[in-house]
Amino acid sequence: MPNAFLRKLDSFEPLHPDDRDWLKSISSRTREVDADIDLISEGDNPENVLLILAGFAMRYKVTSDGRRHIFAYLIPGDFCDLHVALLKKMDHSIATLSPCRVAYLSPGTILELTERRPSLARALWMCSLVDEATLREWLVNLGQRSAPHRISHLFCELHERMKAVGLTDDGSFELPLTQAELSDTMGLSIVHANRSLKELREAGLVSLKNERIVIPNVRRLAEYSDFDPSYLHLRWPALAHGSRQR
Amino acid sequence: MPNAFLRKLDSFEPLHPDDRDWLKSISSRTREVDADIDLISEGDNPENVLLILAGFAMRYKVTSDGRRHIFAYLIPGDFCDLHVALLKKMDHSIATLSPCRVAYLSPGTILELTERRPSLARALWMCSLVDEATLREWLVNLGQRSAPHRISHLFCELHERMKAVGLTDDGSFELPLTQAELSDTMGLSIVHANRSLKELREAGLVSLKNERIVIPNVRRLAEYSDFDPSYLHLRWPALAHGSRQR
DNA sequence: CGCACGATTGATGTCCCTCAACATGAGTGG
DNA sequence: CCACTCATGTTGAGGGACATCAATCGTGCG
Repeated sequence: MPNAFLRKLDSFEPLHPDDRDWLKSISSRTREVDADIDLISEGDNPENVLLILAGFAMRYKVTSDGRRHIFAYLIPGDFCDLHVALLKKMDHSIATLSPCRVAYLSPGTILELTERRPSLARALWMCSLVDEATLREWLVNLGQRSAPHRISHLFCELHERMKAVGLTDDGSFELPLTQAELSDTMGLSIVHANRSLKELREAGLVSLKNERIVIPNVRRLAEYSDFDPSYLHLRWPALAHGSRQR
Repeated sequence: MPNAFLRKLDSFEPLHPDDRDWLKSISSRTREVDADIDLISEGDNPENVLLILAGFAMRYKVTSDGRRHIFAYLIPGDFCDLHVALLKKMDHSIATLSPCRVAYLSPGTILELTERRPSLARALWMCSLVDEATLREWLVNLGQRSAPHRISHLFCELHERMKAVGLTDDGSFELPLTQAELSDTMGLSIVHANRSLKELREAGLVSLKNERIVIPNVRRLAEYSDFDPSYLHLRWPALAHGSRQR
């Protein structure tokens, strides 16, 4: 696989060949991790910066009454904790959802990067800006949309992001999520998530089977979801763009 | 006022005296802006980086069906769009909620800063990390908590942040929000936000009058809200810390 | 005064939750 | 090969949280 990470950075802005080479050279120390393993836990003071090379992971937090909330999905090419290098302590946890290949970068590598490769540093900063924009969009999603629209909006986003790293197959991609995870993401009960999925399925908008999602008509789903990919700041969004007004 | 911005950065990590002086020197170009004015609109390509020196502002977005969602409040010392300097287009809008004093920094200033003042640059990066952590916490808030708890959690956060910049008076501070704004923040209807406020008021937890909030017992409200300030990454949180388990 | 805006309250409906039962499929051990 | 378990998905019934519609009330302001 030609490195989803390179592909992702490239999809923001073309990378310098020098930077490409340098990036390839550093992805040395990698590890295979099983599904359902915490990569980083809340309260940790992480020593490495982690990069997902393959597989699916999530950021989450557990409230004091035991409710879990998932607020990000990490797909190949995503950093786990670029941002937290600066902070003393993780304020949330990260766990794998499927078996993953993970690169462990030393803080020194990141430091070197920020000092000697300004254009790359910009690209990385860009990554965290997009993460932030994504959080904002998720907030809108939770605050303003009904369950089925919420869920389908998530699917649109994941499709767009998976496509940017070359992991879609014509509206279909791996999605190793249980309905429990989906509901903890959407602030819904499992039961209601299930019923909403059923509604989407019966409307012919999405079907979900064997850890794989199929979207027969991506554009139709995007319209249904009021999905406008501009917050992802990709150079080539799969969708021209939604119908959001000013 | 001894510059809320300095105070904020200081509350993450003590500032270098040199950096303090430099910071004071740049807050030259400021402007007074009325309430309810868009500082930046979605789609803009902003030319300046804005810093709130006094007053209250918000980030928001409007969905295609006309629903507004607010996903951040900006208080003195907060950057509006540090982050978006890199992006081509704003993916959301920023508007004042009260009359504000705003500093306009040229992108050049920021560039100079990131190149010549690494420790300051770290402090600024820190600001965006905290913004991001705050978004995550808001997501948990919307996804997992009931209306009254949601609202009181917001109040706890604002109290903590206002305190960090010296704008609280013993559990009380300016809060120029209408119930409409509150409900657009919380993903609630105005009516329900009103009833939830009533509940909080009758429980003696908070009262809200004349654009000012009074929290008789901050610790009690924090317990009620399951509020743990650690996501704000302040050096001296007003609250020792909540009861969040691992 | 009369107007606009925000806050408040009542009545009614709906979205979503909880509890509970049952179905399905993968894995395990006999 | 079958009984068993466990995790996940699915469906029904009833209740609660929250939405919507509508009316009223206070207050600052031209």
